[in-house]
Amino acid sequence: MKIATWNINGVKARLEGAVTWLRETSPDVACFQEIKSVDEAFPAEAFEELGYNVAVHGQKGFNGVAILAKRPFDEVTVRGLPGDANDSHARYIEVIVARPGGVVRVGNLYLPNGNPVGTDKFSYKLAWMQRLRKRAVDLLKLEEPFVLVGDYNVIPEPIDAKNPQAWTQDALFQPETRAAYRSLLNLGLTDTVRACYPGPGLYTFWDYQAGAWQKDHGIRIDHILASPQAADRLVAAGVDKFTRGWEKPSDHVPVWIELADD
DNA sequence: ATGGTTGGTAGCCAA
Repeated sequence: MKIATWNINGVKARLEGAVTWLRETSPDVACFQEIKSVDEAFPAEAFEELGYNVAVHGQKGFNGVAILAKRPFDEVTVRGLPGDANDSHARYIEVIVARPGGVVRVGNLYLPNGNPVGTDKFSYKLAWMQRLRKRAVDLLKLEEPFVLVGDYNVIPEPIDAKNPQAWTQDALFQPETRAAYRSLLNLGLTDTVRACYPGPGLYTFWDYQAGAWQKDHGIRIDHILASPQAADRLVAAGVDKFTRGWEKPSDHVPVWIELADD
């Protein structure tokens, strides 16, 4: 079973690219972030025509997440990250999807960017990461296969940036940000791409500005974290770098894993 | 090199 995540940076702007990517790579589950669309305007029909069931948690103008799954899911377990009733940002959706021999729970997240450091935006990012940790703690108690996928807006280690010194003032690479991400891993979650590719040079984001793509000035900030029961079934992981070279690309590229059937 | 580009929106804001 193939599970993929992609920050598409606007579903209206990326519909053609998203459909092409789905046709070419046919993931069983595809998680999108930054759809920048309200639920009613999300082009679900275009994805249903490809055989996907669709769940959306959107909002006007920015943020927004969606899950597409070829296999059925009974219901959307969670819309919006639990833990703060006053948080109006559409950044989390979670479903339980059928899997050969069982189920897998998929949490799709768009973690706050947090820039500039020292503002309420950075405080919001760190608080959001604490709430995500709480969600992971609750899910781990179930001792079931689950994955937390999406745009984490976290550069975990210096090897996850072409030029780490260029990010030292950025919210994505602050010590507090990296520590919060590490605390997620230390609960017992596996960074699946890191597990399959321990070395440097693998990136998921290249800024539109300053020729970042042409210079390979990339960072790895889109991640798939797996529970022990999911990590036990991990057979492959990868990054679909080729989409960044397309016409009208997203600044992020897809990340995926393959889980063995039971 | 304190720049540069894109998407959604109609506020320039968010990234």
